[in-house]
Amino acid sequence: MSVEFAPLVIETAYRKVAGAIGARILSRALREGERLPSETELARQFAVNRSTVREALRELESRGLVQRRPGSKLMSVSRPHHEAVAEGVSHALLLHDVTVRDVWEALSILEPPLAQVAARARTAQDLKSVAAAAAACSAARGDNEATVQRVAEFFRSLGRATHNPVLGLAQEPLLQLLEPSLRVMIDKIPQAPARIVTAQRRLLEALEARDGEAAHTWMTRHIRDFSKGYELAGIKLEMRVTSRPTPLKRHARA
Amino acid sequence: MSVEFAPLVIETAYRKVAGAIGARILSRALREGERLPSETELARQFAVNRSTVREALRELESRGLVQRRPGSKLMSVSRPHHEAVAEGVSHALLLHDVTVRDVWEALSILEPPLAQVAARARTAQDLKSVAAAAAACSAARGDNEATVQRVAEFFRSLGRATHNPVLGLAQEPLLQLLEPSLRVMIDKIPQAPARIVTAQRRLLEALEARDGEAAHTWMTRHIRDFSKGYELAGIKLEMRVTSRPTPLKRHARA
DNA sequence: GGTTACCGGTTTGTCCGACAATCATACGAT
DNA sequence: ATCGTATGATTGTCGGACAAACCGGTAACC
Repeated sequence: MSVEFAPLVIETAYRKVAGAIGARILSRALREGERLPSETELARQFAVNRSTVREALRELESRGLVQRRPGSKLMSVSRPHHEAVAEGVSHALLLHDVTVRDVWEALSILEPPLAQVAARARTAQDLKSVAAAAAACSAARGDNEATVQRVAEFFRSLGRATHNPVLGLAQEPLLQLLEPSLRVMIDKIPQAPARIVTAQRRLLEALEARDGEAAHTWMTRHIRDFSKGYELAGIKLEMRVTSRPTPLKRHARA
Repeated sequence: MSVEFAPLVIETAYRKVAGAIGARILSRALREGERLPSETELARQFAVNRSTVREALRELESRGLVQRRPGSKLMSVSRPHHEAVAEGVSHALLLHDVTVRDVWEALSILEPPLAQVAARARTAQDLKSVAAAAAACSAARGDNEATVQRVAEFFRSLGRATHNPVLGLAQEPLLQLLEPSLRVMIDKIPQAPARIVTAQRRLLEALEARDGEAAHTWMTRHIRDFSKGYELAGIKLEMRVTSRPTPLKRHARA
């Protein structure tokens, strides 16, 4: 018999409550959009104090499992939004001293096959959406800040066109981490936006033709261009990615 | 002038507190391991009630930005652990109706280049770690549950060998989502473990020789094998990934 | 001297009760 | 039908309370 004892885990009440509600959501016993009982009612059911319930709700809220629908008081079950989840990933990576090279390397691995899949799987609707994103990016010429945003939006539309949530979500943190260095690059290199727009046009054509190979090829060049851009802009690849000054918008909606 | 008004965002106090502390952590004003003031002290500084501070802490805690070091009461700043972050991603994907095909497709995109990078970037220490993981997997023959765990561990060790946190973290949710279907496959197909062990040996050899091409090739076959395994095991690719019955271990440590 | 026991101060987890502001809804007035 | 109002439910925040656990130090004991 072992003399060693396993360190015993003491689960606090608010954690148990969060776990109980979370499990119901993940098992789909509580479906999306369904409204949770009031805090007082939950407190009654779990036989704990309302403060305890509230702490549990904060945890679920930050995991994106529950949400308050705008203009409503009761919490309702929600599927975590991509950007919110990705923000958590981005923050984690930031704190893990990710370098520009790391992000670029991941992009160069992920994006070409992603474009390839998108070319194969895209619907007519997707094509329109990607075209719109490309047009918006092209129209933002001159406004560097807008350009940065719309470059990311173009990638996102491509991600949606794959119809694979895994790919879309895998890409999102990369886009968030790319943003700061992309901003610097676009600020310093006047011809960068033109090159980006060109690449987007090629990619769009490949998508239109459902030509996966072409999409892969052009995306590869597109991403390689970024690394050239870094060089020209004097961005050291070994530099740590910095947190973007743009604060997180929460509770935002259209 | 626009007649439209933007929906005004009302930021609650606990959110502001969480934001303030979180920003300090992300900006590295608070460094890893540093201990936060007590709840009472924080309440004094922010001039809010302790309950409010606690709700804020629950949010930061669930984002992995603060943590209680075992045997200590005060919260200390921490970098979110990979597995915890990935768990959030997995849950999000689960709720977004991810199919086995989606996960497999992402694996087939990510893993071969990841193996390639690992072959190039691995250190002697990494090699030992990967070899150990492969040996452990091989030694688990017969115990299907252990095999599943160790297959994932092998991939993780490979991810660490890339020395790119982005890749390691990108892969983690895939491994978590792969687990249930892998378990079924290994249970149903007796020869699966042998094939996996073989692939791992080839990959290990490629890593040893620093042969990126070979690593890429073998990983491609390895992943393709999974899809064959699904077919043999009668796992429909369009099936939704199910949440694993194994509950999340929290607060665990060695 | 090293181990053990005890003690006071801190901090957390949880509870109770309270109140203003907001939301939902129904009802009545115009 | 639109608007204003009364009413009840719910949240956000507050104040205070207390047991349990932890921390550091001091006294007791072998």
